[in-house]
Amino acid sequence: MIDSPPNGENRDSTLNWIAQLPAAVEAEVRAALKPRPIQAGETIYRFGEEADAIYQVTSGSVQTSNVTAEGKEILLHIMQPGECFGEIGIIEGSLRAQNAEAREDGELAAMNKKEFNELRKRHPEINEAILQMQCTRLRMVFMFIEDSALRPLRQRLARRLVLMATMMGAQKGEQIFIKLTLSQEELGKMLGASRQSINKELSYLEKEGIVDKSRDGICILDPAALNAIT
Amino acid sequence: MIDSPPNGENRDSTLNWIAQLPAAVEAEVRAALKPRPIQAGETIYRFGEEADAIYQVTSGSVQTSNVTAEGKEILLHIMQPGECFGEIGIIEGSLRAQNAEAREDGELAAMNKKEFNELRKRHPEINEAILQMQCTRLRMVFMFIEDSALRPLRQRLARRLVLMATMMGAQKGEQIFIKLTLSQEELGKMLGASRQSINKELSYLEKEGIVDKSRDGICILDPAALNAIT
DNA sequence: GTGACACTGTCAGTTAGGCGACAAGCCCTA
DNA sequence: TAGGGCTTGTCGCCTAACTGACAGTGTCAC
Repeated sequence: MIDSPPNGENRDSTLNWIAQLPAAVEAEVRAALKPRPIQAGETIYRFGEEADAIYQVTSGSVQTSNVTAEGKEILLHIMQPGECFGEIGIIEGSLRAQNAEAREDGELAAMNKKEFNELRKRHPEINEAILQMQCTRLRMVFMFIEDSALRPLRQRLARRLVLMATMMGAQKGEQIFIKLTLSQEELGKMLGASRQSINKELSYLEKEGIVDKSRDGICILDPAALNAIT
Repeated sequence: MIDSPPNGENRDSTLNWIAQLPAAVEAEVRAALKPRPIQAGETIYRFGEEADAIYQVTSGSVQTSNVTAEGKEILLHIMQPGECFGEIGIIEGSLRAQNAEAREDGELAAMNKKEFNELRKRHPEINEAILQMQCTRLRMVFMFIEDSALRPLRQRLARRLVLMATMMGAQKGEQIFIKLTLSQEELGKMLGASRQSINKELSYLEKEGIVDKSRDGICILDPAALNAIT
């Protein structure tokens, strides 16, 4: 009855460009990656720093965010094992475009700039694979912009829940359970809303019998109704 | 006294990936591009259509936008001569991620999917150049998201004016004149705001003596003050 | 010239959502 | 097992920004 997609891994998404490579090249790339343990809350890099390495999440999870001078923060993306990040600054030979921070203890695989660039030169397939990843990213980001500029919070939240359900939900009959690793505050930062507003909208969805929120996750009781809000 | 960047061309930005190629490859790419005249208002492609060609703006200008089912629109980017677009759908082998529409009469250079993919295969430098462009795009888009999620309209508008001034402003001593090809309505669609709100904020800037708006453009009288709002 | 038309300017009414405050619940560690 | 600290639940107030409406103004076609 349960056919949950494992645990949010990205082994075969374009966001894991390494897995898209021909076996021989992939092996060479893997050989150049060095493990680096990370602790929850640890900063991996900050906006504006010199970019010196690219990363893949091996275990745990990593978030990318932007922060204004006044300290307001937007949480752009949460990366699961398999997903790669940090190439923008390297490819452009410039500075970090975002902040990256570990959300849980875990491990990264890292490759320094020099090695990465040499590998890219030797194996053009790498650029092709990264290009695919960038296209996916751009698409995601266009959706995000459209959403945040044009849709009211309720709809944005519904859409996000649907997205999370398809990516990391465990289905039980009609219902879908999403193990929540985000506080309402963080959800707010992803949707560009305050913690209180998120709480209000979640309460509304619960009152309507569409979802059931518990401490460790959200259960979507009525996926059809949720989709209707979208 | 005047050192205006010509007329908003992009001949050497990464957004013109063709110009970044080694001469021999560039020539080959150019040879494969076919001219296609465009008329103001003409749709070049629509979100969700099959992607069958890539383009470069030769003359005129082209805008990309997204529209919700309810008809709300966001104007994402306006492309000047030199700038290339339409690769995402092709590279992914899937559908258009946005709408593209001509803003003025002009001409595009177009290359069909098949030829483009063959060229990419033959010349890996092309992927490298496009990768650079995608990185620039992602950076722009991150900035955009940060802005629209975290900054009030007044600040967003000021930042946009500064951006436009650096990209296409004609400097005269202290003052910078921006030839405006955008209505306030369109500016609103770029900043995720209503026409009326844009008008209000522009009027405020004028009252403060920071800008002077005329029918065909905006003159920044006090760039320092504008920057201070940023 | 004279309409037609698109854009700008402005106002009043409404609302989504931010923010501060505080209580209550859960969890972890001493 | 008690207390500290994070998270959730809920108020009330406040304001930025949307919407609709209408008048003024410049521009173009005829």
